Amino acid sequence: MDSRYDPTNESSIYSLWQKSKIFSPSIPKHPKKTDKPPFSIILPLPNANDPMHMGHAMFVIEDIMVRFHKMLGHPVMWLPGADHAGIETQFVFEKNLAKTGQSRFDFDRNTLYKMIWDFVEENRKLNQFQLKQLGFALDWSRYHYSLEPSIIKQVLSTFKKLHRDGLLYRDDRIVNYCTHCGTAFSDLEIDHQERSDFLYYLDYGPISIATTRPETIFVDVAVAVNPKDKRYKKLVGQTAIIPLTKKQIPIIADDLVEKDFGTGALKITPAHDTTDFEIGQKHKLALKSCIKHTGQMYNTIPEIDGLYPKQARAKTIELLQKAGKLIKTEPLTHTVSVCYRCKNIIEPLPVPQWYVKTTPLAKPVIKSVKANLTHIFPLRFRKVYLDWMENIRDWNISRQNVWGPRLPAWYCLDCNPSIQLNFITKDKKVISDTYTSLKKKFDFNIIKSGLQTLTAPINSTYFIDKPNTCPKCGSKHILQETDTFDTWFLSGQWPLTTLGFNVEDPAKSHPDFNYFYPTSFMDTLWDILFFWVGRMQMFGFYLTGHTPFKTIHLHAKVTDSKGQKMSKSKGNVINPSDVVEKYGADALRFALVYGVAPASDISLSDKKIESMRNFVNKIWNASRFVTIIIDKFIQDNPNLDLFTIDKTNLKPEDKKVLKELDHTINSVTAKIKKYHFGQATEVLYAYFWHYFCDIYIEQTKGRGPEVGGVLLHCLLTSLKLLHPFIPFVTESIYQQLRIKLKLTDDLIASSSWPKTQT
RNA sequence: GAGUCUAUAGCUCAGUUGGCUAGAGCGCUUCGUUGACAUCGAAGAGGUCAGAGGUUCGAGUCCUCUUAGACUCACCA
Repeated sequence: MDSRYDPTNESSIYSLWQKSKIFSPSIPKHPKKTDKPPFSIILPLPNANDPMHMGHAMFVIEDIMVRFHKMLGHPVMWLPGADHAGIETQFVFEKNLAKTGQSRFDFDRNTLYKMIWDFVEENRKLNQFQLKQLGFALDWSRYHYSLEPSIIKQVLSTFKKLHRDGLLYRDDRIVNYCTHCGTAFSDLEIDHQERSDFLYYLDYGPISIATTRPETIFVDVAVAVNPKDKRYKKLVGQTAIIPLTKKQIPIIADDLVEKDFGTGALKITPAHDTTDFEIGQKHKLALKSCIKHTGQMYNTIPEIDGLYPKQARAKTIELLQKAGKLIKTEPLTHTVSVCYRCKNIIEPLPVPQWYVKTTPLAKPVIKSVKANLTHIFPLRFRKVYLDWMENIRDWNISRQNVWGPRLPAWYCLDCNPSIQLNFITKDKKVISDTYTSLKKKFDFNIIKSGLQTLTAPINSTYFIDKPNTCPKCGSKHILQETDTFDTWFLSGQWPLTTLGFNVEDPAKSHPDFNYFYPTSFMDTLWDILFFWVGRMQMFGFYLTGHTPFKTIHLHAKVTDSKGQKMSKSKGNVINPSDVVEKYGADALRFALVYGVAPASDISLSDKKIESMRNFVNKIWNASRFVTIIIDKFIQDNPNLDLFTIDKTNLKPEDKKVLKELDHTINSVTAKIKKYHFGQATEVLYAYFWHYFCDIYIEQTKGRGPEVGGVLLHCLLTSLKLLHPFIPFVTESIYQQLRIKLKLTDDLIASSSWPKTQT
């Protein structure tokens, strides 16, 4: 053995595990009652386009659980995968595309889809390599990718089932629309930022209003006041006058208006504000937009049309000032919605979208969590989770991007001639108009092959199963919805689709599903608790009646040595692959767990990784010492029995080290079971280094062969206890001992978890 | 606006159901290298456990308030 542990052989250790197939269980044909139940985990699927970051290295917690349960004798299965990550991926792709001076509008959707597909395939393999590099005991025979046809098939079946069950609907309500990304977002995908803006007081004839968005006054449909506001009581029912256009609009009363804000009078612009939209619905006001999906203004006045909101605001204010209608301007700090992806301001726009009714889906989840049939750890997240589930809003599942499966809905253009179409001609011209106007100038096939997007008004008729000809009018001019699924609609079904659940006929589900579902454990960063974990549970109960996992375990984010979030702009990002190359995977793994409290931030630094690497090296050298000693004993005494400890012949220090070992076994086992991994590693670290090495080994120096048994026992037991945390070095040492001493277990990974002697 | 969390050694943090002289890693001081390891060993300095009050035989640990920070949720124009 070298005097240093060399982590560069880690990949050969990994292939030992893979060859042994201990992490790729086959399902017993005739299960016995005495069999231990399977322990299964679905890996939170990394984005296929993304190289790994430290967050992915946190899968180490799942790896610890898998390896621990394997050693306890359970069949274990940890299922890896990759997510196409709709918007995320398209965002990254478009950024690259922009470098070549192109944009998504230069391509029809089929071409664009193929380009993104190729882009993702290049990156997907890198991901798998990195997961292996960190030693994760994944079952690669069960790897899945979210765009596999069999997975998509089940996802579409779920869509159809939701439709059959009346849980699916289209609606025209105000959505969070990012004009930069060109798509709507769900409420969860919105960030809020505090901004310093201005509140403009405008003269609306008999009444004055205050607004932060003067550029939308052109599509105001009313002015609202609070019914309890004495100042304006007389004015309700009269008309206000929009400046610049001089259009007359009614003054109405509604509870939603705050008396104390601004002038107490609110201009109502249902198309561009959620509160206004609500008031508009109540009072049956018209919904007229002045911002296109591209972000440009229209339906205003010639000076403003075509501008973007920011410029439009400045121009409007200028015109208002000239007209003497701007009463005053005061600074205002308020929160605005921004796109979580590109950080541009979200425009609330009325766009037809597809929604899932979530209240009925949330009900069984709430029940299960409250009855503790789904455990949430740490407990404090339980309340947050329940709050969210209990106040859940309907889920907008449609996205206006290309990368992902399209919704399985088909429109007959002849039945719905007001459908808006965007397509690109062969000479690269983008055409945009309703079908009514387009059908006179263009052949249907040209539209179809160059199709970019279609927007179907809310009252359009559609078919959920693809018809060749329209059953109503016989037309062949049928197009599929161009909206794609929210990525989470697919990944929310991940535990079901990957295990082979059959939505249409559950009895025909794959045996994997029957054996491994519900899975045992789900660990993830708390930031996707609602995005992902919540949706998986809703789908799990909806489709199977059971939770997809018995335990939800949440960990925190990895920060730098100063407790700051890692980000590219700060330049404090530590790349897991770099760490592995420099210090070895075990050092990184231990650093991510050692001394970390459940769900508290994990502060990581080179210093910490280095000291963990030193620990790994200490283990290596202690093993080397024991090996040297034992070799010598065997040489002098070929019949030496190293595997039975003669308890009558022990010195006090031998008894002490064995007692401490038992103590460590109990403590580590208990702490892993309670998910206190940080403490488990501290106990191991302290025992192995500061007791076994610093004290006991020193005490044995100079003694004869009788200490061989105790030394070997303590070493082997420690290695086993350490294995779930640092699998490479422990397996590497074990393999050398196995050959030398003819140990019975082929791998430490498949050996039994230590038991106490007393 | 509502809610959650955090405040312990110079730095980053552990400290499960309250119980003996409050711990680790890094950093610092002094000494040490003849069966593994200098990626090492021994000894040591360093904390009014944010502040105030309370419960208790006993509180870093439970309760209340104050201060400072972090985060989540939310339709204030």
